[in-house]
Amino acid sequence: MNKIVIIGGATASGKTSLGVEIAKMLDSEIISCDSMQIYRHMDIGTAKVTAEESHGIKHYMIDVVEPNCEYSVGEFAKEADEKISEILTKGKIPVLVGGTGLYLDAILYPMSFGGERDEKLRKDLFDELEKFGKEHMYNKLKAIDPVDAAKIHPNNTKRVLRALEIYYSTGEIKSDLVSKERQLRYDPCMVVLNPPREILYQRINSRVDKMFTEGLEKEVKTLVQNGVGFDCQSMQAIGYKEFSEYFDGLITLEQLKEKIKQNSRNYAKRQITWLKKYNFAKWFDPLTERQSCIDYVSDSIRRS
RNA sequence: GCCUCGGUAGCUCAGUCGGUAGAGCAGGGGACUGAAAAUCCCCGUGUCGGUGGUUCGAUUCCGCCCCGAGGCA
Repeated sequence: MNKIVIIGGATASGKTSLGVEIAKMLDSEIISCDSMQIYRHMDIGTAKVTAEESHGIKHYMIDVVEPNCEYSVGEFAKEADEKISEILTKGKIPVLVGGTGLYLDAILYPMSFGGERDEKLRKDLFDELEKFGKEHMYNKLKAIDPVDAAKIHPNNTKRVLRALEIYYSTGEIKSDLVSKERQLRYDPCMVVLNPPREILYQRINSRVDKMFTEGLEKEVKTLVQNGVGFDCQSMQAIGYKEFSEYFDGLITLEQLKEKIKQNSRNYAKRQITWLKKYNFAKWFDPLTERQSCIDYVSDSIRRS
């Protein structure tokens, strides 16, 4: 099984700089696993690596689509995997850096169901939800796939609808597909950067301030001027969606900043929760254990 | 100085016609298989500003004091 290095961690935990350092050490390249850095022209708010920060290290899966495009894990899994193969072919060890848990999963484990995106099916299901309510949709799923329904809260309509979508588009039920054994597709050397919570939150706050200094407002304005509406998937990103109210004059600049900081902090907590499930990962405090983290990766690569 | 309105969870506030109190937000924990920076679930004891009094019993009623906001001088 091929070895890969994974650097996980919440937003503002220091993944980018450590990733570059490790890729340099391994003379390798980086695959970004981030659902928002996928979009072009969204640089400041998604904290993409700058040319300066990258030190010439190649980054893949950044700027792959226009911000008014739909994108999904499925596409990510496919493209990222091609890049990983390419890097492996060069005899190098791919370095994955990212904070989107689902995207990490999509590389680490096989995706259980394929199929093309079906806008009509999705719309029909949504219309049905509007008309009959979430209880109705949940009961429907319960009848089709009781095992999966038991794992989803009735309020979580997004999940309920997706499970139904899988059934209607493939004829198979989600619990059957998922229950197949989940086997790792690579041999991961994974580290998670985890600064003390207080410090992480401080770093997030000051990073948001920095984004504004660097011209976040202008970046968002330009997107909107170029026809990227707030209904776009890309504009769900923290640091972008909050501008809607600001542009409408409903909140002040100060309130906007606070909102972005708040949402970022909440998001960081969810990221940490997700990362806890990778029991093969080794956790480090980037402030006090940065070197041991690098040594850990280096040792683990040398041994294999 | 006088009058009025406030002082309840980290914050904003609700409430108790007297039987020691509850929401939102924050915070913490968790879930997650094609929208995932999304979506969803669980967790609320705090001298009810202080102090006397009335009462079996006061955060709730009364007196005084302290603090804040507004009004009159």
